[in-house]
Formats: sequence, structure tokens, C-alpha cells
Amino acid sequence: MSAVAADLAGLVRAVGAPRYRTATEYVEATLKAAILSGALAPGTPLRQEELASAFAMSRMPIREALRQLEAQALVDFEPHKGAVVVQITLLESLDNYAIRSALEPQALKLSLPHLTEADFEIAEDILQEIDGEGDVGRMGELNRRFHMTLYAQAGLPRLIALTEQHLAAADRYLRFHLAAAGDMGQDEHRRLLAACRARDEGEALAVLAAHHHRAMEATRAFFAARGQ
Amino acid sequence: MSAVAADLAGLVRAVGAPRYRTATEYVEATLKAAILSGALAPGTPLRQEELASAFAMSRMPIREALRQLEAQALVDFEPHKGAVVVQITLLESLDNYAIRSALEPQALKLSLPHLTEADFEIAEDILQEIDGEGDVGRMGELNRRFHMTLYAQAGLPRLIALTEQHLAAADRYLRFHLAAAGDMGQDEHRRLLAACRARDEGEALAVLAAHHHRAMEATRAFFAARGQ
DNA sequence: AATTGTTAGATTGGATCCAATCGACGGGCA
DNA sequence: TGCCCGTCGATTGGATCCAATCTAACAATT
Repeated sequence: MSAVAADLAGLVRAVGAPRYRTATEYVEATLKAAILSGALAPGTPLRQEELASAFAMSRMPIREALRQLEAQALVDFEPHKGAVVVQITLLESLDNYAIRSALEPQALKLSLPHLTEADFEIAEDILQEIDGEGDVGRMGELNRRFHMTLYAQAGLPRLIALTEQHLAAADRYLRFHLAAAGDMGQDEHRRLLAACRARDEGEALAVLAAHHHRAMEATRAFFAARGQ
Repeated sequence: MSAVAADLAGLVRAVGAPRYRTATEYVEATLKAAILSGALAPGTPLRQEELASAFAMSRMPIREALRQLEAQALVDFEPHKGAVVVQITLLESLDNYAIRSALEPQALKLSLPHLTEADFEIAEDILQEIDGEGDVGRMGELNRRFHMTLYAQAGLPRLIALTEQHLAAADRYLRFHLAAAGDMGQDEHRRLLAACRARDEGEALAVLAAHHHRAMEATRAFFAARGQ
């Protein structure tokens, strides 16, 4: 069994078989999680035949799933050569950063007026969970849930989906080069939440921008350290 | 021959057969153009068998193309029910507007320092073309090219692609309910270009925001006039 | 020795076939 | 009369098969 097949075997069990309406949906969700979590490393070639036997189905659902992942910029697809998990480069990180620091303030601005105390409590709980969490992968997911809780009331499905998509990609970058991570910016998280509670849009946006900026500088430093 | 098949026959000729590496690529590009141009009206069901015979191929490339279009939010895909050209609703318009007014200023900010006189001349030429253009569909494309010329030097491929994608979707909305259009905001276009030439970021962003705002108000008015 | 042409295996792209699901219609029953 | 349920045609989801293309190794030629 190849490395890819072995990695997937675990994920197939983790995600579980139920509640997917089609095989394609199931494959797409599983591969997406595998790529974002780092279980499938950047540059890994995704052979259709191999995935088909790992998922115990034919190549067809695999192909359709790969097409969708391509449109989400999670795999690179070259005709007659196949799919490869997208690389992590400085350019891609900068790109992602530029997109997030445009979308997230917009989402927050639109969501803020509709956030309720219930939302703030959920966000608070997530922050506490992060404090007690050791696993980096799990911390990434909690980080995402914290931010999305604050954006969720924007009420615009596509804006929210795009934001979440790019937030997830950012987590992937961070996990990849901050491996042992440690601090996710809990201090900033708390200040952001406090500003939202006070309905202080200016302050909230400023903290968010600083949060983005700090993460980006960490990324830049990482690439600089290993000689571009 | 059904209405969909007839519409497509024209488009197949218009786009031309060449320079596509796979049938899937070709179908995707053609359908995308058809949806964005309005040739395929919102709500039109896209039957795989029908498309297959219109394109003179099997259902398989059609299926893969539809999957990619789904990920780009150009068609709605329901398991066992098939694909439908996405509807145009007020919510979707607001959503698109929120995304564009976040992404475009970011793209412009990053691009502005790298724009050259050559870029400005290209933009100027496009504006002149718009003045002499009668066809609404063609005006939409020129409008898109004008904006993208100003954003192109941002140097971040994904940001640029996302921006173009949502600008194209916006053109679709405008074409749909401003049917006979007329003014695309040429006045604002000229002021935007002038501000860019003067490297006046603040002014450029202000004009761009006003441009977005005006377009959105037109959309809102449209939906209000026909009873939400 | 380097380069080019050729050939075999691996892999993807596309076609065809079968199975599963949906929607509409119509008959049975309260 | 109105509702439920089963059947049938249409349509999509998935499997299997064949064709086209790529990659790498090897042979031939300069």
C-alpha cells in the first residue's frame, strides 16, 4: 500500500461513511479535509486509480471530485498528467492573505450589527477550548470556527463561503510552516471579541487587520529563513 | 431541436472549436460564456444528454464541466436532479456586490503602484470603444476588460481571478435587469482612470466605491420596482 | 558521448453501459 | 372526494471499457 493510500485509509474512517448523498460528495469532502489538514502533503500526486481503490469505488466519482477541488484551487490539474495537491509558496500565501484581508473585514462589518449575546458566548467557548488544546490540527479548526462565528450573521452565503474557504487555506499554510505553532494570537482573539461585544466597528477592524498582518509576517519570515 | 440546443449551436460556432486541450475544457468555457452572456437564461435546466448531443460528444465531459461550473457558483447542482443555471435574486446581487466591493479596492491598491502609461493607454482605448458600442453584451465585456486592466498588475493570480469572476457575474446581473442599459458609468470610468494616472489612491478608491454603490442602487431599484 | 528517434508501460480522457433515484401519473382505499 | 401508494418513463450516478497522451528507458546515429 502506498503512502497516499495509507494516509487516506485513516481519513476514510475518520470522516465516516454516512450522510453523503453521492459518492462524489463524499470523496470531495474527504479529500478536501485531507488536503487542508495537511494529511496529504503539498505536491502529492493524486492518482485516480489509487484513490479509487482506497475509496473502494470506480474512478468516476474520483474524477468529478478532483474537478471540483481544482475549481477551489486545492489541486492543480494538468491534462493527461493528473492532479497534484497544490504547493505552498510565498506567492500563494501573499495571494491568500490579500484575499482574506479584503473579505474578512467586509464580512465582519456586515455581521457585527446582527451578532447577539448567544453568538458571543459561542465564540467565548471556542476561545477557551483553544486554550486547552494541544493538537495543532484541531487548533486550526477551532480558530476557523471562532472567526466564522463572528462573520456568520453577515447573511450573504457566498461571501461567507468564500471567506471560510480562504480561512481554511490559511490554516493550512500556518500549520505547514508554524508546525509546532503554540500561539494562534489568542490575545488578539480576545480583543477582537471584546470590540465586537462593544459594537466598536473601528476597533474590531483594526484588531482584525493587525491579526492578519502578524500572521502574514510570520509567513514571510518563514520563507525568508529558508532562502526565499 | 430544443431552445437550449439552438442557443448552444450558435455559441459553439462563435467560440470556435480550436485551442482547447480537452473536451471538458471546451465545454466549460463555452457554457461559462453562455451563462455569463445571458444566452442561457437563469433557471434553465441543463440536461446532460441534450448538451452532449449539442456538443456532439458523450455525457462525460459535460458532467465534469458542470462540476466545475458548480464550484464557480454558475450552476446549481442537485443530486439526481441535475444542473440549473443559477437564478438572479436580490440576495445574490447583494452578495456579489459585497464581495466585489471588498476585492476590487484591494486589487486596485496593489496594482496601482505597478501600472504603467502603457496600461493607461489600453484602458483609455477601451473607454473609447465603449462609447462607440451599441451592443449590451459587448459593452459588458469591455467594461470588464477596462476594470481588469487596472487590476492586472496586482501580481496575485488568485486575487485577480476571483475579482474577474465576480465582475463577470455582476455584468450578468446588470445585463439582465438593465437590459437596454445605456450608461455604464462612463463618467466614473474616466474619473477612475484619471485618479490612477495621478497615482491618487484615495480618490481612485472613492470613485470605485461610488461606482459600485451606484450599480447596486440600480439593482435594488430594479427588484423594488417588481415587488421584491 | 550526446542527442534524437522509437517503443512499451502507465495514466488520464472519453464512450458506452447498467443501476439508482426522481417525478408524474393513475388506481385503490377510506 | 381526497389522500396514499405503486408503477413507469426520464434523468442522473457509477462502473467498465477503449482510445489518446504522456513518461521514461533504450537504441541508433552523428
